[in-house]
Amino acid sequence: MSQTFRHPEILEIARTDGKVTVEGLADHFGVTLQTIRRDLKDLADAGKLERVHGGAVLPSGTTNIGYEERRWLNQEAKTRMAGVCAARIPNNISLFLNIGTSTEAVAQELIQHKGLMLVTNNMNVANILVQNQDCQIIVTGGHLRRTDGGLIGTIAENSILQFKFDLAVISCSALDQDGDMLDFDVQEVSVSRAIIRQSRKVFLVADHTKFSRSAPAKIASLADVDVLFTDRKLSPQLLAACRGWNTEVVVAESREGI
Amino acid sequence: MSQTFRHPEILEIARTDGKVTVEGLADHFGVTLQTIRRDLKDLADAGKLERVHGGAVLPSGTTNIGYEERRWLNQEAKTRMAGVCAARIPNNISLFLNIGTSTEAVAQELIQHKGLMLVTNNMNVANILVQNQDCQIIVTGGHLRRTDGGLIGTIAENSILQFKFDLAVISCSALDQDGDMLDFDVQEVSVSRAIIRQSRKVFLVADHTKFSRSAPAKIASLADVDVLFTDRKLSPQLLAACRGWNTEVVVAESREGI
DNA sequence: CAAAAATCGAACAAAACCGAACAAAAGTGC
DNA sequence: GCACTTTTGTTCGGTTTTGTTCGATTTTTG
Repeated sequence: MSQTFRHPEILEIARTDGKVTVEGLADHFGVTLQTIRRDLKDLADAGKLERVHGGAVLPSGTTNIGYEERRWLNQEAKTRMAGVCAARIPNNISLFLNIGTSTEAVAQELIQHKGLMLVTNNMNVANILVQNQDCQIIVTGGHLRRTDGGLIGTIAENSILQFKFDLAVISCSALDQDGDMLDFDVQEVSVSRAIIRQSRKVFLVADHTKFSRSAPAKIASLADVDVLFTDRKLSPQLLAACRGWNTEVVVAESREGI
Repeated sequence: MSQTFRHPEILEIARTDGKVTVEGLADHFGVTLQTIRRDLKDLADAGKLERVHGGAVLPSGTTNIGYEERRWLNQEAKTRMAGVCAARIPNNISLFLNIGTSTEAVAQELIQHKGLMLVTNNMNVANILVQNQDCQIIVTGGHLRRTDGGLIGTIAENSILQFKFDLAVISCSALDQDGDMLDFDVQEVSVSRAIIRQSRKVFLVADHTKFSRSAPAKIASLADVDVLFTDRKLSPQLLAACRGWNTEVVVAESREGI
């Protein structure tokens, strides 16, 4: 019966009931009031709950999160990568986040960041970071792709060219053994290239499933990326290549029992 | 400035009922009248409610009315107007929908339309019409305004200037007796002007509450509008003026018992 | 217009709740 | 099994919230 056990369940209860009480939770888990207080403090510090006298409630402005949150449930790998990546993103910078569920996971982890000037061509990212009050959000224009909420095409590309970013966090559909980033949609490729061109620093977030896939259009090479965040060890030859390109590789490994 | 379980729920009740009473809340929560008074004082100090004798109401200073609250205000009338308006929108055209709860209601009624090429600077409209598979959606860029999902600023304005629309459906914050369309936000005004300039035909959707409000910035005159959709009869002088401007007025009257 | 009723806010005591500190228990790695 | 870290339980002083009373103010009623 450890902390990590209770936290997800507390959030679950908070989401269904809208609130939780210290006493109710202590009774439910069979632990002391003080233990629950510690749990709630942790969750409040992480921004997941808002502490009130006698318990906690969902953070204000968080009513429709249930669905979006569920989207990340059981996606430990992505959340873990996103967490590590977000920890490397400083406050008070101009930041681009592009299309992809991995970047959306990063957005989720950026809710507590301060002073971000965020530009995105991903409607979901914009919707997620609306929760972060201290974050200016700019949406690029573009054709809306229904499947993933991405904004693409020349409209998107042109509006990106009007900016210069301190950092871009991007993802891709596939990543081959030569270290090339690939995508399915040619329209998205030119958008991604524009992003890389306009950014002083580039983070790529790609979980291991990308390595076993292929896609027709080449975006760029890992040589153009500053840091690669992934969830499993790279093959020795790719790792060596990254070293040659001066591309840092960060592996967010899964812990044992998970 | 404390935080309690009751605050979110009080706001919830206030939003659905439009008002709350001290006694009703005390009964609902099983606490003393004085406790509720303290709660209402806190919420009033925070600007969330407006205190009145015996209870509290939603702040009617117009600017303070939150988006979510406004969304459900006068909803029946809005849906009715939207239905009448949507019936006048043909299939297979290029269409612009701007910011505003009324235009969102129109978007809701356009889900069955065919062959639309929709451009919008309203994230909510885009999210709604994702349901319409036979509709190409283009989102203008811009600064995201958290309060209502609007995209504004020069980025939005410039991207609008790249299009030409068969029809624009717009709304405004207020409408005075001279037939001038007004808005609170100057940034939004220039966007609205750009829309009117780029459109072959303009529909304005404005319920009767707009007539009893005022706002600082002038968008344009009803003379620039082709059809005005509203929910109550206009004053005789304004109606006469509209006739002079060749502006058609469509009143979606409420049925009896409402 | 004035009296009656209801509502309000201030003050104070009681109750509930909080966090800190330290000890006990449960895991962890060797 | 043994040192070590992490988590939980217990106690206690301090803080926040709540209930109660009471005089002042507002609204309603006659």
